[in-house]
Amino acid sequence: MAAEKTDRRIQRTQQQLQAALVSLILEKRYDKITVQEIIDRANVGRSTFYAHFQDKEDLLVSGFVSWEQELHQQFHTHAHDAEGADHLLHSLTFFRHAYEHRDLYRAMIEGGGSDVLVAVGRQHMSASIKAHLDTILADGPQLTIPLPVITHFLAGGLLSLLMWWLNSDMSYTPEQMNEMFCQLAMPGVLQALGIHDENGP
Amino acid sequence: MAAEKTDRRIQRTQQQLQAALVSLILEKRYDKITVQEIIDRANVGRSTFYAHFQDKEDLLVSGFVSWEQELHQQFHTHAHDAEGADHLLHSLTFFRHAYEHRDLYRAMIEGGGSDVLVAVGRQHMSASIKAHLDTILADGPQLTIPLPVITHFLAGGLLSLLMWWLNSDMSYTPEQMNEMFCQLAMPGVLQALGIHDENGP
Amino acid sequence: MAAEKTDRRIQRTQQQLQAALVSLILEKRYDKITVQEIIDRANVGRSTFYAHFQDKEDLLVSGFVSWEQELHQQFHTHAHDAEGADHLLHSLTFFRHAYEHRDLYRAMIEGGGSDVLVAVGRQHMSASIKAHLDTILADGPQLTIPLPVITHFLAGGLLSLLMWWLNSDMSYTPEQMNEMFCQLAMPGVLQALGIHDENGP
Amino acid sequence: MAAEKTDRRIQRTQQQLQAALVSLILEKRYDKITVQEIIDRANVGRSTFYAHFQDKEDLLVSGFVSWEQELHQQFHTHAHDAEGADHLLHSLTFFRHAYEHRDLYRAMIEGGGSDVLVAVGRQHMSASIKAHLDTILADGPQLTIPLPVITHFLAGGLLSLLMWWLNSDMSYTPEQMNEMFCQLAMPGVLQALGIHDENGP
DNA sequence: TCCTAAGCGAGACGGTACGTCTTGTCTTCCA
DNA sequence: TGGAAGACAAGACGTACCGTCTCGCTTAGGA
Repeated sequence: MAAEKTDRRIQRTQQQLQAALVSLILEKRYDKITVQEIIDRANVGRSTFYAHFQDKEDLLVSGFVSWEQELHQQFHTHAHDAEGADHLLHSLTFFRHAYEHRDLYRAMIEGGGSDVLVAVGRQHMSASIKAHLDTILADGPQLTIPLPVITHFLAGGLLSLLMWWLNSDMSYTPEQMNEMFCQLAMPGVLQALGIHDENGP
Repeated sequence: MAAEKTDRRIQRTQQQLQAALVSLILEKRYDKITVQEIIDRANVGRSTFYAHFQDKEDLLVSGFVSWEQELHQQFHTHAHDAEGADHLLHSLTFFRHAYEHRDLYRAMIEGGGSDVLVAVGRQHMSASIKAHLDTILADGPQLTIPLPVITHFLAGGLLSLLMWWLNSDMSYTPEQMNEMFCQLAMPGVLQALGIHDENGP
Repeated sequence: MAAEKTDRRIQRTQQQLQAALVSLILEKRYDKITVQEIIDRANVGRSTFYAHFQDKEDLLVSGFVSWEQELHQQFHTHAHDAEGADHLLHSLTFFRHAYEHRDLYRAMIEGGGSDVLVAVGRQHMSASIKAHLDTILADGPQLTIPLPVITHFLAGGLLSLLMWWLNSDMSYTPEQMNEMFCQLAMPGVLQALGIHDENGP
Repeated sequence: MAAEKTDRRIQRTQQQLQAALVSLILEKRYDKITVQEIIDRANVGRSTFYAHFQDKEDLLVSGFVSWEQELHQQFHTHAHDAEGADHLLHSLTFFRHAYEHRDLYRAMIEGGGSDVLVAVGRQHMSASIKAHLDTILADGPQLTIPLPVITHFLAGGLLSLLMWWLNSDMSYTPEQMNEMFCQLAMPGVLQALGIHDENGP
């Protein structure tokens, strides 16, 4: 069909733009990157850029769909790696993903583009965590603390740890980070969920 | 003395600028506020603005020193209000302060100025938390988790909760929020610190 | 061709700017005219202005090319009007042109923009005068005075007379002014050129 | 008396400012010189500057009074040096004065301060020339050309020659310049004045 | 095979805000 | 009390981006 071919051209343009943005982010602060620089590197006309994206930020978040897909896929891939408390959160996936793409993550954090990233990340994490907890809590809703409070607490703690880790020299492995995160977070969460920690005293 | 009088004039100008910025933040998104608008409202010349502050953001953070002083003072004021686990963190102070100034906090969060605020806030919280833990841990350093990890985890969780609370309808009291935060955070933290929870099972 | 269309747009913008400047000069002192006022009147963006011209003065002199072309054309148009001594200088053209555009000339003189104008005018006059003398002197170079001295003397005297005339009530006609100028200037010049005045004593 | 001392102080301040301006003019373009630079070099407060002079230009022309006095004095000093036609104009004085202070003259011309200088100079010259002609013409007013026309023509020609000379390498002596100027200007002028050139053909 | 509409590059443009610069006024202190 | 010091309001400057636009070229699917 015509649409398919057309779509292919469009897709190619969009990918060029996304790639250009990523490569620029690795070079300089995100908030110092100009639309002009992006389209220059992508070999794309100015109007073409605005035909596809509202603005620079729109282009940025557009790249997150693949990011989310990749994360989501890793969730399922490593679904059975989860051991102990982590099966509640799949937090290891975040640490692993951040480790693999640490260059980009770091660049985003110190480049000022992290607001959007953090917002999206928080959103995603909260949803992901909530989804997990939902399945677990289907049977008994004996919550002493509202669910949103728990999810936001966890997302915030996780993100904060992630950012500290990325800003440090990353001397810990993703697994170590996750282990520490779970040690810190799980006791309180399990208690709030009314779940007896089977490894408890 | 000459210096004193001069200082007084300078201080007055700076305060006018800070006040103008705050009043503008309460009206519109921070990142849509113009230097021109600020100086118009403050009845100040353009060059005067740049004589005192590098840019809009500099003016913003300059306002945080009083903010920090106010927080610090509240720490000591309410030092003995702390009960139970909270004496570790003084987290209640944050919730209370946010509640009192919820208009400004909210405006900052949704106005795009929160990056700086959050960064500064995180810094401050980490330091504050670390200070508290330091005094506690003076005797026995039996940490299973590095201190920075703990403080960043706590600061992130606290900030995240704070932001969720401010974005919601704030149907909980500061005390309730703090109670929930402590329930979620303390078990893991106490365990990490090697402290036996006296209220534990 | 694409280039032609583009050129046309650019030309139009430049003409709008030049027209705006001229109309403003007729209203207020040149040196009190703001770039902002120019672009407002020309319905042009600030950056567009600076894309075409370095600054206000650049725009001003850019208008002189058409001014020079017009002058040059009048030289040839009235080439045969010249009678007597004037055929040496074509000075009548200057007086006539100034008379036709006396509003603009006057505005420029009292508006502070005359420096540039005078400089350009002097340049042009010197060149024009020199060109005429060159053709005449092709045969015999029996000069008692260097040519540049003669041309600058003439250009200065002519310009000075022009400005006095414009600043006065212009009760003389261009022809009268030119007649007086020639009476004052020619005797000395002819002598310096080693030319016997056929109308001599 | 106190007043005297005060007056002396005031004079001293004004002279400091004038000296500072002159020394700056010799270093950089007049129109790029800042009030700040002037008062810095003169070791004078900003308000003091504005207490004495309206603005930079006012300070500049204030320096011309001594300039005029000096010129005027030279007129009388060299009154009897004048030989031949020059006794009409005393133009030699201008060339000599310009030669003596060629550094400052040149700086003014290329520095953009020449407008004022030229305007003042033209004024002065016209007056000076007119004064001379007046005495000469007291007896017979048989003018074929109005006096202002003559004076402005002469002033313009003289100034123009002066500027060309200053901009060139000044390979001619003041006397040579004056000689050429008189050769060019006098024939026409004498004729206009109805004076028979005794050295004529 | 040709044709026609969409995608596209190129870049001019209007507009907004920036941070810098200079001016002339005003206030405060010192000698 | 006059002058030095310098903070200040005012506002123009030239720069940097933005998002919109107009213009032809290319190109691929439907005629």
